[in-house]
Amino acid sequence: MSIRVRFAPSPTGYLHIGGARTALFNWLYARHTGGTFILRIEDTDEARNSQEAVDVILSGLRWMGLDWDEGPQTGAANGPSKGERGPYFQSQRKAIYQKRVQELKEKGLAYDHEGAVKFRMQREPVVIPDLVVGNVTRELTDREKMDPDFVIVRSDGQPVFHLVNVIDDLEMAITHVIRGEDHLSNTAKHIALFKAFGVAPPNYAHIPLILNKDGSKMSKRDTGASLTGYIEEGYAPEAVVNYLSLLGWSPKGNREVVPLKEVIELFDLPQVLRHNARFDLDKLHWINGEYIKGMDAPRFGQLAQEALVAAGVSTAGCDAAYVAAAFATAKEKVKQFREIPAFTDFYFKDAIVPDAEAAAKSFVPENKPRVEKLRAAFAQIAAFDAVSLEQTLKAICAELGVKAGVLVAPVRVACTGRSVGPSLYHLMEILGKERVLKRLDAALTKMD
RNA sequence: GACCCUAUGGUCUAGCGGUUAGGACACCACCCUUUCACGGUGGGAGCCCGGGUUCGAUUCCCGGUAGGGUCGCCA
Repeated sequence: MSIRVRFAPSPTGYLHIGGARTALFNWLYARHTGGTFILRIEDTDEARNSQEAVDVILSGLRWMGLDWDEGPQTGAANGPSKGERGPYFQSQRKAIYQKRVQELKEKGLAYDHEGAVKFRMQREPVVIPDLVVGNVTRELTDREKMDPDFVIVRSDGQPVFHLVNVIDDLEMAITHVIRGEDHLSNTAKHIALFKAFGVAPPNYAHIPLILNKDGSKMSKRDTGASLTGYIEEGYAPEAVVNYLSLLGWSPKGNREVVPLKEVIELFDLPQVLRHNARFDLDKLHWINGEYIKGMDAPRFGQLAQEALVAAGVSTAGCDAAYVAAAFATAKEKVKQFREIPAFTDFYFKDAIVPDAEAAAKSFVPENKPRVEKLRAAFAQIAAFDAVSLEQTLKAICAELGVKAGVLVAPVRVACTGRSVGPSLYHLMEILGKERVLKRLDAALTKMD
């Protein structure tokens, strides 16, 4: 039997990081087993459906590299799709639901009630076999003991989540339902529904939830809850995917940075952890830095370029070699692409507006003669390269009887406008003699 | 309130009856150093509590506590 899994998000306008992780685990399981990964849009709540909301999900999944074998190809509910079990939007499957509700009614397992349709739920406890948690016996709650039956079609004619979810899983021949643990209790209803249709339920695997750093539930409003945030912050998708795969699952062997290919090979359901995990931004940050370090120059350059554009910095007019050399000086320094503008924007600006605090500290009268002396020495350098610059600066410092830092700080602020940045000697080499001298002159006028 | 899941340093985790309880992130100190980052060395920090079972429990069982989830004509 070929394994078929699905990710079935509701288009709410954003992609929850927990949802992204659920999608990832489904995708990993499909790729690990050679099965089929299906994307189904649960847009039964017409009030809040929009193509934009669906696009957020599609683009998020694509950003992570989670390609689906069956499902929609665009955000349009009636648009093109791939796969033989469509439509993949629930809003397009109403006839199927109506037919199935009729089936239940004919079997005497559903009945009309106050304009709605209710399902005749079994009164006995339901055993839920779960690949992650084990066998779970779900007893009825107080409320359910009073009335175990539940609505499957609202009085306005709309079928509810439990019903359509089960019907679609059934019609789409889903073999493994991998979803958040928040659905574990509800699974009793789903199993009862499958039985009512005379079909064996799929295998279930309820994965732990992702909580906030403080252990509270991560809801829409919490910062960091939306995948879009990480995309905009400039995280590398491979880093986010790596980090997410480590929440609730472990490759063992004290491994942290694991290439996706290996994750696919190692991933399996029985090893999924049973307890919730808290989202640790620090660790994501670190992993992102690891991926940046291992990135090749073209890929790094591409993402750095995007970060600059996002910050409104243009590299237009600079030749490719200059831009590449500039980025190379920042690559080992940043852990996040959001830091790129601060580390490289001075390469692409004509005039430097120094950071006020840094200027106040470095642009002081006593530094003026020192920088003047250094400027004169720089002007004499024939080969304006990092080695020569370092030798020259250190020679001047020796003459002045001061430590290197005394000159490095004002020169750095003069050249970059900031007190932190890439290696000073290398960035000066890239800027070139003309620009460096010009910036030193500009800074000297502010040291009186 | 009822029902369900869970419980190893601050966080992510390894461990599956006998270990000096391992790794990573974060944190602190020092080294390296032109800033930052990297790298290196060292350090603090953990088996939720109480009963059992056992020669022996972090590990198995029960209870408690705590956290999370569900009980909707939301998904």
